[in-house]
Amino acid sequence: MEEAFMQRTVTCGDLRAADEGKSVILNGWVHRDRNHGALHFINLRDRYGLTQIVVDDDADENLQKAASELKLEYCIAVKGTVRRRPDDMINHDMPTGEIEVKAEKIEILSKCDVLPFMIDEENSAREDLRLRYRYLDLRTNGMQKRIALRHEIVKAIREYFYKTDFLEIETPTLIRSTPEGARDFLVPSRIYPGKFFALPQSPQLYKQLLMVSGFDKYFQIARCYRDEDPRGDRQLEFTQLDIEMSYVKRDDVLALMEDLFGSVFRSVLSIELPAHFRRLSYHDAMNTYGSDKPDLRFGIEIHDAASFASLSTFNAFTETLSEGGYVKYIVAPHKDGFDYTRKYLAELESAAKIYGAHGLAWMKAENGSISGGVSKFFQGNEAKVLEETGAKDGDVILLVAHKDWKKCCTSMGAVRSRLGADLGVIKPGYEFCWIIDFPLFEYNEDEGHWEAAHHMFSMPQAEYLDTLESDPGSVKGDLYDLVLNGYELASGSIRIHDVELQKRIFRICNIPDEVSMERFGFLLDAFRFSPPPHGGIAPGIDRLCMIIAGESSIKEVIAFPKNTAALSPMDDCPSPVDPKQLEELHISIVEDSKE
RNA sequence: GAUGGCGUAGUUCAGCAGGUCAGAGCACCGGAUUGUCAAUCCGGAAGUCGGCGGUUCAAGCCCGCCCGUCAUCGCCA
Repeated sequence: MEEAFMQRTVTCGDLRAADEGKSVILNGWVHRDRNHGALHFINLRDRYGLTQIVVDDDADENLQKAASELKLEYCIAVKGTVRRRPDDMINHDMPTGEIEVKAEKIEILSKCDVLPFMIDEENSAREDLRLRYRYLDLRTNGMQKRIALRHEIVKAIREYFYKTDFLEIETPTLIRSTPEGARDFLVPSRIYPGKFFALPQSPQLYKQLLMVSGFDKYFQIARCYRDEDPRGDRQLEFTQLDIEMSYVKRDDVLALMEDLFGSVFRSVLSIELPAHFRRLSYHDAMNTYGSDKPDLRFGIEIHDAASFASLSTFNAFTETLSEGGYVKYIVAPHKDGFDYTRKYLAELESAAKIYGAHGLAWMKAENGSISGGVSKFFQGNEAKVLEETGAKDGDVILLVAHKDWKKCCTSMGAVRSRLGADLGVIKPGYEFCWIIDFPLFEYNEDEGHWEAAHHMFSMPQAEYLDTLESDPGSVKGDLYDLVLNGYELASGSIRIHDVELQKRIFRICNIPDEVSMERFGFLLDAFRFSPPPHGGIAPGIDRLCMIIAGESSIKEVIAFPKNTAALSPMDDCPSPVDPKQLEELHISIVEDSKE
């Protein structure tokens, strides 16, 4: 049997000067231990804060002995009396810095081995080590704050919806596999040999069925799973706020999100967001910022260079233009103390090349003219270049030519991002924007057919209904993404609720009727029974928390994340399983025959 | 699948034309210490320099392959 231990009456964050004289019991971890021999200071830590414990020179033998045994991170109980610190001993950096607790009894609740890393922010350990000992990493102040922040954000979201007509409804996590889109995680069925469930990539179809059922406003904080390579802002499993509404048009969904985020930012950060977020079409976002998730905390916009690039004698420009391609430019602004060296321009070029640019041309605005780089190909047209670009002395004009519009835009977008970060022009704060009017289809070169750019259940905009089949590439959908500080925060659409239209979309995506009936028959069936028009959206909770926490990896706001190798170093999974388990599941492992 | 960065005591890092290069802080162990607050002082233990192979009189350092990890591209409707 466990012996009774001294149980806390206050936390390590509670005590103030007004508590002087109180007899208290604290539980926590030894955060720091300053032993002066007959005098001993301990910073005791729990998730509420730090409190200084003093073992005074009048301590009895037991207390002295207990104090001298203490090591970092021992879990202890302390009984003592609150006393004011002398005025010149007050620690103004600690909320509890006015007081200390004079220990009368210390009980070691459990001891701690040599730590794999220090539990503090100054000596942050490598990420693989942090993940291996995640439970210790979570003890650090930063992780404690971020996990608590996440709680506050999710709480604010739920509180917002609980004041409305929205119903929170759970949908299954063992569902039918649909091979479109991301790879599914599969779960073998023991009862039905050879058959599988999938873990949901999102509750998409279920929330649409809930609309058919008459739950006209639904939300859920849903765990989703995608078997794709993780990234800084992507994990195998992640959490999204899933929302669907009946009888709505695009702007109703957008307005709801603006209201929701306004409410969340007000309650979590005491920040007042604009009532409406800026809207950019996909086309404009790509053209101007080179991304469908532009970071609008800084300018440095991309422009079309055709008007002056066509005057140059630079083959890469003129040939690209004559082939119907694109030349775009950015004016990298002059900044005192920042040199656009050859080396730096080469770095920008390699950033552009990652996105398919063949090169990054440059020329400097100097002495009222242009010089260096490709300027020599503009002889006689220097003034025209300056006039068109508006470049001033010290600015650098950066250009990409590419026959592919998207590659031209995104490679310039990569350059823009680098410039924004390196020039330090990114304003603090939160810049939301909507990206709307996405193309509904994208051509898959490898497969040789059209695919849904977003997903197959999104409504084409009305004016394209007659040309879906004849010109899929030009069809815009009733799709919208919410972007925050360069991250895709939410993605949604007005959905199709018509069997025939849905089948047309499937066919364009190379899914014949027999196959779509087999895979999505339940949805198509449901649409036979008076589905209401509906639409929705799904903001990513992890990314929202990451951005608010000021982090660049969602691992920082997830208690037990996987690493980028899609492993959990802590519990070492995925792991092999007992052959008996496999046998029950009618599964045998086939050795990889490639090589 | 591809490209790049990183890998040196428990940990964070330093190390260099290839030759006192096996080092420092913190942690750990022993001791001292009455007002600290990242306490201080003295002493100690601790490393297959990610692995394997190569070049060389000599490799932590150079080369090749591999492994791990992070970032990015592909991928992620």
